[in-house]
Amino acid sequence: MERYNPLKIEQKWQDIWAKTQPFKAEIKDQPKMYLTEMFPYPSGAGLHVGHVRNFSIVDALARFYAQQGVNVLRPFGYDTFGLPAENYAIKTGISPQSATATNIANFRKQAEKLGFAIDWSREISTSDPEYYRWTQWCFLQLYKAGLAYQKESYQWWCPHDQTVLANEQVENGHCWRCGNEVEKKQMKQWFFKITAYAEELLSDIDNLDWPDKIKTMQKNWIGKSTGAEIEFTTKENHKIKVFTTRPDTLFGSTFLVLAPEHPLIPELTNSQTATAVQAYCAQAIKKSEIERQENQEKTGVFTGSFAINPATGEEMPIWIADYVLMGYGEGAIMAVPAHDQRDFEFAQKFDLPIKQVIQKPVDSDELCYSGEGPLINSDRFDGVASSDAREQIMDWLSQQNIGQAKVNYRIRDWLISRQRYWGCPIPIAYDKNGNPHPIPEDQLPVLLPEITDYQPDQSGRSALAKAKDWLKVTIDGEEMTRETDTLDGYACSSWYLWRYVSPHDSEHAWDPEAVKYWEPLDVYVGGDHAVAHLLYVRFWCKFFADQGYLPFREPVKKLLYNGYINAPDGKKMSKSKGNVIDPLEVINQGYGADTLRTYELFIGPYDEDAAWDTKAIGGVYRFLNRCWTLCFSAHDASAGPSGFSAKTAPIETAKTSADVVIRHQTIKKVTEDLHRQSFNTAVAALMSYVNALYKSTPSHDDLTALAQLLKPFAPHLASEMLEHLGANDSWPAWDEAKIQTETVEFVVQVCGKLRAKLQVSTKDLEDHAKLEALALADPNVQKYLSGTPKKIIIPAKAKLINIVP
RNA sequence: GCCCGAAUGGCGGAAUCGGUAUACGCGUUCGACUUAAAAUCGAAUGGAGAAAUCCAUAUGGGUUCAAGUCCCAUUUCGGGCACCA
Repeated sequence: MERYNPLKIEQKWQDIWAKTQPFKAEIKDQPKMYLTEMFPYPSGAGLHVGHVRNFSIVDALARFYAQQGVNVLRPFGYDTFGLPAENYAIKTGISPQSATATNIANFRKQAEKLGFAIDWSREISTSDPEYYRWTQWCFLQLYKAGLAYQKESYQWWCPHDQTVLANEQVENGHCWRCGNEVEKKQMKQWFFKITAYAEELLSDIDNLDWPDKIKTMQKNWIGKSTGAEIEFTTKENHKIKVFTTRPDTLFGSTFLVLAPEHPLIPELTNSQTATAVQAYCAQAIKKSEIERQENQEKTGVFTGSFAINPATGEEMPIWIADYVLMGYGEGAIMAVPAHDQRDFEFAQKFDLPIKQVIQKPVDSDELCYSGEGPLINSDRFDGVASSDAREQIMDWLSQQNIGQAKVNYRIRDWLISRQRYWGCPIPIAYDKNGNPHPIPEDQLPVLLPEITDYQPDQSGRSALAKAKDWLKVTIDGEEMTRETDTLDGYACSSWYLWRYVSPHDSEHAWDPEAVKYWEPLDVYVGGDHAVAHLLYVRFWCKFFADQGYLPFREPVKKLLYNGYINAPDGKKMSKSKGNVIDPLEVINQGYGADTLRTYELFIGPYDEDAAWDTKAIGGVYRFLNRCWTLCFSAHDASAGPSGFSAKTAPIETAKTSADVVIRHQTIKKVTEDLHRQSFNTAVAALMSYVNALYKSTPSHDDLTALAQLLKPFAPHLASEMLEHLGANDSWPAWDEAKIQTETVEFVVQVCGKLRAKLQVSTKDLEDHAKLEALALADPNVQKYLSGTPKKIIIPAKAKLINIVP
């Protein structure tokens, strides 16, 4: 017998698949399944074991469904625009175009080495003009609908990467890419109005078949608050609007606080306060987010003005403090120090009046009580429960025409312009007066010009500002200047799931017929982008549904959020720590791709982090080796087309019934486990099956079932086995009747403790009287009984009896 | 601070609906084969005990005939949010 040589058979099957393209997908009149992973950024480092886990999950499912006759679409692509390629270009002078092409070629070669069931005719890359032409088209649709707009305001700015960032890209005050601290900078930038869909993005979350973790994160990010908008009037008759979730505490509001960026500040200051106010606001705005977080101590400054509390008629000093954020609500609050912790701290520090208006529970000794309770010190509302008072005071406010119900969201509009070269050019040009004009759709794509100096210019514009010829454009006979900002890479990845269905369509971003058949995506696998990408793609889906381009409003039916593979010491793998496991090296050591893939699925539940175990992978190799041995040790070329004789009995009758039972049990177990994405236990079931076959004489049917069940995990080996067995790869079915054995183990408990195991005829399982008699007659059970048992329980779904003496 | 998760042998993990805890794999030990080693094959492997048996799913309570699973408290770890009014 030839020894199991994974590298040899894997090369053989990869060559075959490259020729026959068995995964090329077409629209057919049959059920479909569209699955994909979050497409990778093709870095110079190549595939890592995290990618392999990701892709192996998709691959196992794609093959599992394909083997069941489902029409499967499993495409592949690359998220190529982005900073690493540009920074590499600045360092080395190698253009991002050429570095990206090299990296893609490398990724593809590596993916092929792993034997993934990919339809390679659909390979896409976001930096390909054929692709980004349609990214620009998407931008123009948003622009036409008024959902892409420019705004001058304070933005996150990464001084290291020399670009602005979206809120979703700022992690704890640091840039998501380079990790450097970000600053605020006043700039005119492009936004997508994701807030227009805040409510739908929130309310549709509940219906998604996504992990709760991700759903909660998105809910928190959108952050809905219900409350009231109230207008206060100053003694000088200026109007100040505030947002509050607790209008019931209006009588207890003793001062107002404005954000340092609030536009009304100059009018509220007087000659005595102006200097201090200006100084405070200037330093507050400059302060980094980190500094604001580190220093939770309240700071602020008095404007010199007073407003009137409409409920009490009392004067309220107007203060400025950086704990009030301009970007949320109205950028101003009515402070209720008795019932809000932040206002309380502020009032204590600056000695402002604190007035209780909610009765706190008798057992509460909190100085600041933020819970519910009956109102006090609130005139005619005294005694009303705070929850009712919210309605009543809101009604009163709207009668007075100074307030109304209001809903606020934490989510802000998505900042999408980047001052970088290596991105999709924004299809906009400016006229002499600086007014933006969309590039006509028939002039798309706006091609990214080839340049040589990639360094952003110091004015905060991208290197595109240096491409003088490219900048000039004529629209409707008028000379204009192109936008030099490029789009956030997340814009490019917000629609690729629809491009995959018709990747080379030159008439549409996506072919309506293909979208109708394939979409929405059935299964999406990834371990990143919980908020950003997964929120943006939902937003675009709803937008394009409203525009009539998509016949559904949620792009991803089921999301599988996989865990990371960590280094053997449990720490994150990183080049700098030198603890990276290279998948190609693992393959070439002799383990092969099948072992690597199966190991990564066996390592633990797919949605949990796992540490690489250099030894445990050997166990998976041994398992595949045993599969090989079972199949090929029986080989006898003289014994007919399938080569079976000798050790293996080709016909079922030669087998004991126990072997048939375990085969059908295994088919059932693996099938059900794959349906619930329990890859690790499916592999374990196959291992048990192989162990059992080792102890008996496997039949042709046994081995065929093994190879068929193995294919989603180890497709090369399984294909080799199936070829040898002369069988196809259709998914095997199990027969429930064949799983039934003649006798079963029946457990006898006394008071919940195991006291005996009996062999009972399957027929007798329904005969409770007989089971009771058998159990009570058992000598070991009798030791624990005295007289007639109080109670005997035989549960319906367990082969078990519990006796209470 | 607030909101979620999680905790099972020496290790990764299994137990899907409240019903035999520790499947499967790693490691370890013993044996077979071999001049030897590797590979392979077989056996054992939660703890205590000679055994009967007892004790074990982070800790302490509770519900139940029966709890890793449900409830309450505590501890530890992980994740998310974090001055959002």
